[in-house]
Amino acid sequence: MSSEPAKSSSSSSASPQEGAQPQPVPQYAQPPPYGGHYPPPPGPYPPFYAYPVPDPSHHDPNAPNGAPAQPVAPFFMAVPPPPPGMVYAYPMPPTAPGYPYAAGLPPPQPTPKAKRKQVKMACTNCAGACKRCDEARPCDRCVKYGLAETCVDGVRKERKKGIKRGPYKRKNRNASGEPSTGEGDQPVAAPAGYPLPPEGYPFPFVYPPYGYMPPPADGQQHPEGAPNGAPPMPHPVYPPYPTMYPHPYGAYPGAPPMGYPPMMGAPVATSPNPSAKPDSSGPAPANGSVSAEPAKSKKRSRAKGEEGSRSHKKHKEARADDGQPSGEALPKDPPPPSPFVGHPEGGPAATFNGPEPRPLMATM
DNA sequence: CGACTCGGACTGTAAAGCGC
DNA sequence: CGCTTTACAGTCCGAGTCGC
Ligand SMILES: [Zn+2]
Ligand SMILES: [Zn+2]
Repeated sequence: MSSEPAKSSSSSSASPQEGAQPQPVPQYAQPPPYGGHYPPPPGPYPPFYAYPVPDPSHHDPNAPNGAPAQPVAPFFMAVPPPPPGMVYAYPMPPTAPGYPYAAGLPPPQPTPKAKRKQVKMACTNCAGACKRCDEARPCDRCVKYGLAETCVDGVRKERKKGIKRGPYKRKNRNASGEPSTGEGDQPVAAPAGYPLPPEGYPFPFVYPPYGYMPPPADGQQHPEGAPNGAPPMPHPVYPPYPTMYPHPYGAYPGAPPMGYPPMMGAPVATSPNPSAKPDSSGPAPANGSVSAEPAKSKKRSRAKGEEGSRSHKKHKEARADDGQPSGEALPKDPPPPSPFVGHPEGGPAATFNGPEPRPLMATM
C-alpha cells in the first residue's frame, strides 16, 4: 500500500523524551495512617517531581514501531514552571480539574515510558539511513522512496565469542520483599491514593502539610482510609490545599492552619533550568502550542559532499586494525560515577549528584 | 519544508559468570 | 543447568544541513 508512513507526520511535538536515565524512579513512602505525618522523601532523589495536571486530550506520544496506538497515560500534561520563589506542592491538589483521582477514578499508572520497538532486522536502505524500518519487505520507507527493489535485509554480523569479562556484580539477589533497611534510596510505594509523578518532572516540590487529606467527593467527613471507628475528621476545616508554596521551605502561604507543623520540606534544589523540553524544532510551525525550548546546541559538523553515500559507519565500526583481543578480562562499560547526572551536553535534566542519602523515616 | 546526515540513546539478545 | 549480568551489534530518534 502506498499509504504514507504514519510516523512522518510533522506532529512530532511534545515528545515525552524522557532523556532521563534508567535510574530507579524516586517514589515516596506510604502516608501515615489517617491524618498522620508524611515521611520525608526517600534518600537520593532528584530535586524535583510533582504532579502534572491531567490532559484528557493526550494521545499516544510516540507509538512504538508500527504498533497500534495504545491508550497510555492520557493524563499527564506539562505543567508550567512555578513562579519565581515558589515550588509545587506534593502532591498537586486532587481537586485539579479533571484529576482522575478526584473523580474517583483509579489513579493512572506511572507509565513506564513506552519502549521503542525495533524490528529484528532493518533493510539495508533504512539501516544505512538510520531510519525506521518495518517487517514488510519492500518496507514502507523503501516503497515511499521508490527503493523497493533494493529493499533487502542486511546480514547480521555474528556476535563475537570468547570475550572475557570481569567478575559480575550481583545486584538482584532477592527479587521480592522491600527495600528493607537499605539506605533509603530504594524506591518505595507512593502515598496511597496518589498516582506516581511522571518521570523527569523538572520542577521543585514539597510535601503536603500535616493533616492534609484529599477532600471527599461527596463532602463526607470521613476521608478514605479512615479507620472504622475513627472520629470524623474535621477535614473541611483545612483550607484548600495550595498548588504551590513559596520557597524557601518552611513557609506556608498565609498563616498555617491549625495543626500544621513546620513544613516537612524536601531539600529541594530549585532547578536552574525548569524548562522541560517539549520539542518544537526550529522551522516547524505546526500547531505551535507552547514550546519554548532552551535550544540545545548539538553542533554537528557535516562533511559536505564527501563519502560515498549511505552506510555511514557507526560506532561499532570496530577498529579495522584487526588486533586480536589478547583474550584479557577487561570489563567494558564503565558505570556512571554518580546516580543522577544529566547528560553533559543536552541535559536539561537534573543534576543530582546524590550527595547525601536521607533516613527514610526520619520524621521531622 | 522535505530529504539527508549522522551522533548517540536505546533495544535486543547472545555469551560469560555464578549459585546451587 | 538455569538464571543473572554484560556488553556486542543493530535500530532509529531527532538535531543540524542542504537544496528546491
Ligand atoms: Zn526499511
Ligand atoms: Zn526497505
